[in-house]
Amino acid sequence: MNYYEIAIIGANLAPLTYESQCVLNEFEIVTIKLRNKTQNGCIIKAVPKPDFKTLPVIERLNLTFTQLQITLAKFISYYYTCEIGVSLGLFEPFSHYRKSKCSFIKAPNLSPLQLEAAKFIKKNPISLLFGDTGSGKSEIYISLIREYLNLGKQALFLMPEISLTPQMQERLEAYFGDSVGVWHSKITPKKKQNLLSEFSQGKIRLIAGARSALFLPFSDLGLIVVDEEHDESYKSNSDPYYNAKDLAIYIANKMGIKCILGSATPSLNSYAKFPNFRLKGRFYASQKEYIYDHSPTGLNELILGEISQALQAKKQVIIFLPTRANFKFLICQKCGQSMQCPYCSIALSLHKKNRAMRCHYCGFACMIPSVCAQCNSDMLESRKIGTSELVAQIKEYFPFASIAKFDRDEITTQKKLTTLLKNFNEYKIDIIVGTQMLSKGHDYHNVSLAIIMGLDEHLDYSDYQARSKSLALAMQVAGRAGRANYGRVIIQGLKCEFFAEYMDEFDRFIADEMAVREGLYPPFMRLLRIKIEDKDESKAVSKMQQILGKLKSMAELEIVGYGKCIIELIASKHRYQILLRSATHTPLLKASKIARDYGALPDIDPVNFS
DNA sequence: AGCACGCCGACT
DNA sequence: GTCGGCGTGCTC
Repeated sequence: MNYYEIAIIGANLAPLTYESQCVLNEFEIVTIKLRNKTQNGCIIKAVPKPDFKTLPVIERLNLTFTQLQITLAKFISYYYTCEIGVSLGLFEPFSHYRKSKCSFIKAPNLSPLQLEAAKFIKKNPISLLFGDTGSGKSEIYISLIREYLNLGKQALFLMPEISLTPQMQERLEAYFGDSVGVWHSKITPKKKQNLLSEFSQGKIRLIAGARSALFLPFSDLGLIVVDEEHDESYKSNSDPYYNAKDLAIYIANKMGIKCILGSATPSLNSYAKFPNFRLKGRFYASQKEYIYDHSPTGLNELILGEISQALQAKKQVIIFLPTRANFKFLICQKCGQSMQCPYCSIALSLHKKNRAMRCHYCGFACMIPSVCAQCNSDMLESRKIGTSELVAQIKEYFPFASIAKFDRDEITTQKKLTTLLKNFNEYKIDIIVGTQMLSKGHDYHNVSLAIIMGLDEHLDYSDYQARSKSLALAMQVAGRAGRANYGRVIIQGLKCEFFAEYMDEFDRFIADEMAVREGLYPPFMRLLRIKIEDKDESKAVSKMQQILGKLKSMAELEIVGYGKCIIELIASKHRYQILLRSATHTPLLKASKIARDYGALPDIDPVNFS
């Protein structure tokens, strides 16, 4: 009889020992019984006969994980301190792969500077392509992808949110046709099956996808492109809190895969760690003028005047506002209380559309009250304008303009997204009002005016990346204007001086920000955030205290702070946290494991501090 | 005493 | 993650 340690795929369990008549291969996938239920398991290693009774392996599936997948899964389990069963659960297993070859004739024409960039990328195993919006990064990616595909290799093109960027997909398909497969976690089961089958047949050899595309069964991966590498969406928002960009870098290093990180507003981390090629200037010759409007969020004479001029010139306008609904607050003018979610420490947003107050965290909804729940006063006032209200207000001023809203409430399906983009590019829409969605890589050809509102609050977030995120966001939105030959950008806010200082000067921002972060934050120091959540507040507090007790004596570990999270309550769970800092990873790994022992959630290299 | 519920630890 | 054992507390 043979004995094997088997990781139960998807289970938060250490590998368990089973017996088998046959000799099994490392990493092959089998079915076993756990608590009398059939589950998939992955053979980790052969072990001697244990001193407890073992159950037999039920069936050998004709599936395995690839070397790359195993390497990554082990790294995730090590670096993010989760069980191997959990990290393996992220991956799509491998059935077989037929290597296919076909050459792609069509290649983009590169400018001398683009050629130089491509040469630089070829020379360095991992490099940062620091290229302004519109400077032609895509052609460089495509040119390199083509080279790898023509060598018979597979390529992976990672994007923050593929579903939001149909244009990039179209572009890749224009060059690589049916060899492109689009992957994200919300793909329908049918499409997923088709893609996996074509992928294993070698028909699909370029995957364009969101962070989870890294977990597909690549067997001959030659190139990974991480587009918009500064984007936070590469970071998982549930345990394990992996960062697909960092995983791409790790696997590229480990397995000799070429890796390109691309951004117009790169992360300080990538800038510090990798050689970069600076691609300046715009591919489309255009002028841009910045107007800084030092006033609170909302429409005013300046903005209305600019919109009016743009519309008269038959140009289009985009307006960025990072707030959904009509208003973010409903405040009682008598007692000052804003209406709160009963399950979260979050103000309820006012949605006029279905006459509801809604919590954007847990989904709780109720009717719009007519009196204050605290003091019964009827002097309720809406505060902090959102996209819906802004659309309504603009309609009042420009009744003949066609105005569209572009946010999570409005764009609920892929179809709605493509329809909106199509209508906008066909000039059926004059003005788009939207949230972050708007800043993603869409090409708007006729936009002459971009208005950026409501970023003051972003700058205030107690987050070491508040400045870089805000500036990157503003630059991304600004980059959407002026693919037409002339663009105006209005940045509104009481802190617009910050943007005035750095807009279109990201190089200088990086230099200044490095000085701010030195000795405190990445790329100089590493962070670990431990989250403690419990429905019983006293339990959360005591767990936090116990963890702190264990951490206090640890060497080379600084306890930056601890206490309630900024959002104290979400979905009836009380939230506490500990923030730790270290120059090296090892102390943070130890701390992370201690957190796990108490059922807390360790978030290594956190990007979110709420 | 009998049963529902929720907590917590074990799962090979 | 999820199942089941066990303690608590409510009801008959």
